[in-house]
Amino acid sequence: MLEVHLPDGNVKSYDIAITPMDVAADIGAGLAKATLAAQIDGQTVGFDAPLPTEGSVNLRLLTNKDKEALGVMRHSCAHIMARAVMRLFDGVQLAFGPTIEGGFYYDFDLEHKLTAEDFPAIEAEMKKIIKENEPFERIEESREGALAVVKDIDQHYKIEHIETGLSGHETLSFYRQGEFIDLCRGPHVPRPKSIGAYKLLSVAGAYWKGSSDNKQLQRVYATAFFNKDDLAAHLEKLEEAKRRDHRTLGKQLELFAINPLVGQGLILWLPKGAVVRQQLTDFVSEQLKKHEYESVFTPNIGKVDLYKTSGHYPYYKDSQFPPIHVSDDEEYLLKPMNCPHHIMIYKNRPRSYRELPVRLSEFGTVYRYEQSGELNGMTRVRGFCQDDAHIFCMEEQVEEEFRKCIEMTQYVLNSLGLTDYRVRLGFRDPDNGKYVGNSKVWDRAEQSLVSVCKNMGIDAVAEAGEAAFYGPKADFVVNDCLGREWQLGTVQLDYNLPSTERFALEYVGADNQMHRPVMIHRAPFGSLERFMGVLIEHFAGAFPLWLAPEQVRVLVVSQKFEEYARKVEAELKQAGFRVKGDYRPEKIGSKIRDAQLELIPYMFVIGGREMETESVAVRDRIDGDLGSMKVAEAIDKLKQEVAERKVRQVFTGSAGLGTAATGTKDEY
RNA sequence: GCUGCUGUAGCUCAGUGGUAGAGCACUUCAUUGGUAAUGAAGAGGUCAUGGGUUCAAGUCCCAUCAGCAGCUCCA
Repeated sequence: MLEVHLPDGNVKSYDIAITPMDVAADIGAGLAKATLAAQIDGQTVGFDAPLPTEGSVNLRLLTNKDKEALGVMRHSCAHIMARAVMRLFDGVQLAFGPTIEGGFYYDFDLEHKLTAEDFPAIEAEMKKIIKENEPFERIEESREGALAVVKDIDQHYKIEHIETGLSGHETLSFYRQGEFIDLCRGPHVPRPKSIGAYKLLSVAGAYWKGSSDNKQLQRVYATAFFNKDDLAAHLEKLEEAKRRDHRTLGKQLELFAINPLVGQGLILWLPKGAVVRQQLTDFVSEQLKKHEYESVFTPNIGKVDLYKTSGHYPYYKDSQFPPIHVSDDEEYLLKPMNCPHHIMIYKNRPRSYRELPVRLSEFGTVYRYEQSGELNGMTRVRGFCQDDAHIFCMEEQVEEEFRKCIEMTQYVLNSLGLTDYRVRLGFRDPDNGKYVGNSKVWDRAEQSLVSVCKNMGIDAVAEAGEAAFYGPKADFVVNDCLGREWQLGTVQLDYNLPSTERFALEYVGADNQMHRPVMIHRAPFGSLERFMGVLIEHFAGAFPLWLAPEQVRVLVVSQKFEEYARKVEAELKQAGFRVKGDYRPEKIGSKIRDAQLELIPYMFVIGGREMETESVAVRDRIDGDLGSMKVAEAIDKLKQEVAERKVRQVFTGSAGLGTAATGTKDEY
C-alpha cells in the first residue's frame, strides 16, 4: 500500500505499481495531458518513473507552468536537435548534451563544419520531428546490455563513457524516439509537442570531457521554451544584456580603448575612463588610510631570482612575459604580482612584534601573458593594476586581520551597489602538484578561512583547485551581462611565502625569540581594469553622480543666455564639479538628447526665466525635469548626492548565456 | 593555445568579379529656440595587412594580424 500526498493536501492510496502519470490520470484527463514530469519528495523525475509500492511519498505533478519542467523539456529538445543533426549529416558521433542555465547544448563529432548557416536546416528538421510527435521511451539495460547497444549504434564516445565515467553504474538507461536512441539518465517529457519554441544560438569548439588533450568537438548551443512569447522575451533580454556590454559602452562613451599597435589585452584608459578610475582609487585610498595601511611604491620589474625565490617563476613560466635578458646572470621579469616586492620592503629591516601587523598597500600594475583566446575587453587583460596590499601579522592576529579584509571588501562592493556576488573559497586540489608548501600548512590555512567565514555568517562555497599557488583564498565573484563569472575582490591567506623555503620572514617576539609572520594578500577590487569592466555593465554606463566623468552639463535654450550660463558653469567648477557647457546653436531638445545619450547625471537648463531669477532648471537623467531652483540650492543638492556616494540605479541580471551548467557532471 | 565566425568612413552597417555607399558623428552656412533629433551644403576610404588567381578583386584562394563566441587556462 502506497500513500501519495499531493501539494493541495489530498492523499491517494494505491496497492498496485504506479507512475506519476497514473496518478495524474486518476485525478483527471486534462491533468494527465498536461503532465510533463514530476517531483517525488522534491526530486525531479520522469512522468513514467515508478513510484515505490510501499510507504508514503510527496508527489508534485509538473506541467508547463513549472520551472522544473522547463529543464526536462529542454533536455528532450536537445535529443531532438541531436536527432535532426544525425538525419542531416553522416558519421555523427554524439558526446554530451546537457541543459544549462539559459537553454542546452549538445556536443557532436562530425566531419562537416557546422556554422550558423546550417541552423535553419537543423531547425526545420527539428520541426518535422516535433510534428511527428513520437514519444520518448525509456529503456533500462544492464552494463553488458548497454555496451551492446552503444556498440551496435557505433557511438564511440558513449562506449568510452560507459566504460570509464559510468563504471560504477550497474544499470544504465537509454531514451529512444523513433530511429534515435541515446544513452541518457533522463527524465524526458512524454512527447515533443510540449516544446513550444526553440532556437539554435551558436556553435563553438569544446574538448571531449573538458580536457585540451582530447579531441575537439562541435558544440551547438540552443534554447527552448514552452511558448513563443517566452522565447521572444528571452532573446530580447539577451539583446538588452548585449547592449550593456562594457566593450560596446566603453567605445561609445569613450572610457577605454585597445589598440593592436600597443598590444592585445593592454588597456588605454581614455580621459573619461581615467576620471572614473581616479574616483575609485581615491575611494579605496580613503579606506586604506582609515584601516591603517601604509602606502608604498615599487618598480614594474624585478630580477628573475626574486620570482624564483617566490616560486612564481618556475610554476607560472608559461603565463609570464618572457624575461628581459641583459646578460646571462642578469635577467628581469615584468612583475606578475606585487607580493615579492612588498616582502622585500618588510625585510628591509628587522621587525618587532610591537609593530605588527604591518600593512603595505600599493596600486601596483602587474603583467601576465594570458592566452590570446582568453583576452576579453577589460575583464581579461595582459596588464592590470591591482588595488593590492599585503599584511604581515602574527599567527594569533590572522583571524582578525582576515575578517577586517573581508569586511573592507564587502564595504567597498556594497558602496557601489554591487551586492549580487558570491563568495568562493578557493582551496587546493590535492591531486595537483602546482601548489607550494606542505599539506599541514594548507589544511591549517583552509580551516581558519572556513571558520572566519562561518563566524561572519558568510555563505561561502569551497572549491578545490581554485587556490592561489601559495595559499587558499576567499574570492568575491560576480557575473557579467552575458552570464560569465569574474573574480573581483580577493583575500588570500599565505603561510608559504614567509616560510624558510621562500623568503624566511621573521619578527622578534615578546620572548626575544624569532618568529614567523603570516601573510595576507588582499585586493577589494581585484584589478581596476576588470572592476571597471564589470562596473560599466553594472551601471550600463550610467555612472552615479560621484563617479560620472561629466557630472553636470549646462545647456542654454538660446545663445542669448550664454553669458549667464557661463557664470553658472564657473560656479559649478568652483564647487568642484566636472561640468561642461553646451553653447552650440542647436535647439534645446537636441542638446538634451545628446546629454541624455552621453548618460550625464544632471543637466542645468538655462533660458530667460532662469537668467532673471538667478536659477537653473534642473533635469535629472533618471527622473527628467525637476523644475527650477536657485543655483546655490541646486549645487547643494548635488554636493549632498556626491558626499553620500549615492547609487540610484543599477542593472542586474544576465543573458544566461553562461554555461553555469546545472549538474552536467553526472549527466550522460 | 584550440575550433568556428568576422574585419568596408570616427561609429553602426549596406555592397551580384566590372567607377566606393547610407545613416549618425564631423566642418561650414542659415536658423536663436523651453526639456530626447532645425535645415542645407561640404569633407571624410591603401575596403585590416601581405601574397596569389583573373583582362579585372572590397568580393574568390592562401598566410599574417586583430576582434567575437565557446572550450582549455587563469598567480
